[in-house]
Amino acid sequence: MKDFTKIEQEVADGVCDFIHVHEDIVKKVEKAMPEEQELLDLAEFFKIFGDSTRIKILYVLSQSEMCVCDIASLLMMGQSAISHQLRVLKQMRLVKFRREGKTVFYSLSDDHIQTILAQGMEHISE
Amino acid sequence: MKDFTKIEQEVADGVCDFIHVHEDIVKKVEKAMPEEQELLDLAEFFKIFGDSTRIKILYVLSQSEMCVCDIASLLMMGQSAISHQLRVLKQMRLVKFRREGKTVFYSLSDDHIQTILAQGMEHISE
DNA sequence: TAAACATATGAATAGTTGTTCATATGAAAA
DNA sequence: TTTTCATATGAACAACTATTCATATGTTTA
Repeated sequence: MKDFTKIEQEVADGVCDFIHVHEDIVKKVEKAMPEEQELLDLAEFFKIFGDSTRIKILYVLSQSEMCVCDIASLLMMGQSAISHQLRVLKQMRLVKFRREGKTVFYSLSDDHIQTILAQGMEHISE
Repeated sequence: MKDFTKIEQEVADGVCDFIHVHEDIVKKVEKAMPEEQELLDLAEFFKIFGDSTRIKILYVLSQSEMCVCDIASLLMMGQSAISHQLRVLKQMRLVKFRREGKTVFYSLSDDHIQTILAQGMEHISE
């Protein structure tokens, strides 16, 4: 059995050898760090846009309000898949809906969403 | 064995019964659809921001350039995990790096990234 | 040149997530 | 009230992804 020093053990654990960290930088940035939760929320927020089906749904809804079936036929996907994703978008308040008889019409909940889509599109076409 | 009509078959397949689709809306939006690839790229782009480790890395790099070890100690994560994610960020050209002896310093590749982070933060705190 | 060291990377694993299938729900029409 | 129909949803499965472990790479110092 090999005998580790403290530092060797840290390295073996995959943790950085803190002696060689740039302490000044790390301490400065540490103070500027937001709440852990804020960054987690931010990741969750972007995650919504990080799926092609959801992006497509958001895109078509940016053009017009639409029922589930319209979206499914536009994207050539099953009704169930669309419905599941609409639930996610609903929970995150990216889309809203209104009922008209048997049909449910979905639309973007505010134009902030449209801005973000546009911002992203602008970025990738550079 | 049950005998399906065409429409029953479509429904059984999970495909929407296109007779009940709102054709006017669908046709109009169909014309306004961007290339499939453009939307796929857009989703890929947002996916990068949709992971808490990557968001944290981008955040700390927005404060200062830093070596792998600095990031690992700030996020209290293993060096390997950080290095793997930096590779992703590098491939997507969100970060750049410079070598100084044995140390590699990473930084954001342009301030567009910072803008998007800020935009996202603004959005979730509403 | 050999040893030390920061970073990179391949393989394996565990956790997550999107789609499908089957079925439930709830509103309108018969 | 019964049937029809648009949408919703639980469970199962498949695909993907992040982390860890072990080790490789390439640079510097002894």
